[in-house]
Amino acid sequence: MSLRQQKNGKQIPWTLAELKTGLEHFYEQQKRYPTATEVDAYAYLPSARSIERRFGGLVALRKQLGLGIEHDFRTGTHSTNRAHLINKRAHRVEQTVYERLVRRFGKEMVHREYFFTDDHRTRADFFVYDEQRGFCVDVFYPNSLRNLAGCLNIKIKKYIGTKSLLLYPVIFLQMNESIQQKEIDTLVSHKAKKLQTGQYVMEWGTFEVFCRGRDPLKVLRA
DNA sequence: GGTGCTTCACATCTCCATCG
DNA sequence: CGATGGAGATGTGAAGCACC
Repeated sequence: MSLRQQKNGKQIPWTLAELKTGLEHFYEQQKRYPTATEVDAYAYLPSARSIERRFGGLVALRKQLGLGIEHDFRTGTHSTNRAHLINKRAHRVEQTVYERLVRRFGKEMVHREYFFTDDHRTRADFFVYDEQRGFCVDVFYPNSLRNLAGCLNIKIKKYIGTKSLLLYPVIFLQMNESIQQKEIDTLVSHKAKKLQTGQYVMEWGTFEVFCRGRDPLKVLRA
């Protein structure tokens, strides 16, 4: 994603000073230094992979430049803050989805922490009983499209070997409003790891349409 | 109260297909 | 044929749960 000029079709090697300038430029705008994913998306820096090859990685580069911050964002304070954010957000987002599902399908029909394997170890966020065969919902909130792919791989792995797939749809519901269904579909269609039959990745708008097509179960009361 | 196990999502490392 | 970047693999920390 680099805007850098090429000379005679050849890439001019980035210098340490240029990288420092690029990082500081990012810092001025964001008040923090970029992660690998953000470096990839940033026009004034080479890709994280290029930094890996030429400078031994982002961690090594930060160390070399002496930016006065923690060098490795995978551990330490940065990681702690990230974990806190993830946990809080996951709780909030799951609660939101729960309330919306209950509003449409009724409290008795929305089961939380649904076990879909016999060993009772693996579970999904929700199972909803409806007039059809019901459906399963796994909610998540990735901070980027790149991360969405990562999350998806984890989920695909988790659901491998579960026999439930053909019995009802399994929906991976991503709740980041800035990620559009179109981007998701493109990513999913290009993935090496394919979704299994009956698995879908949706953003909220698409999921709402899906829900409208599912009729709430009518319970006969004596 | 402690221990082990799981989930959440993220940052980085690594592989390798593609491109000029 | 070397350089590039897309994307899977790996490991991290907080928190919830079962179990003792």
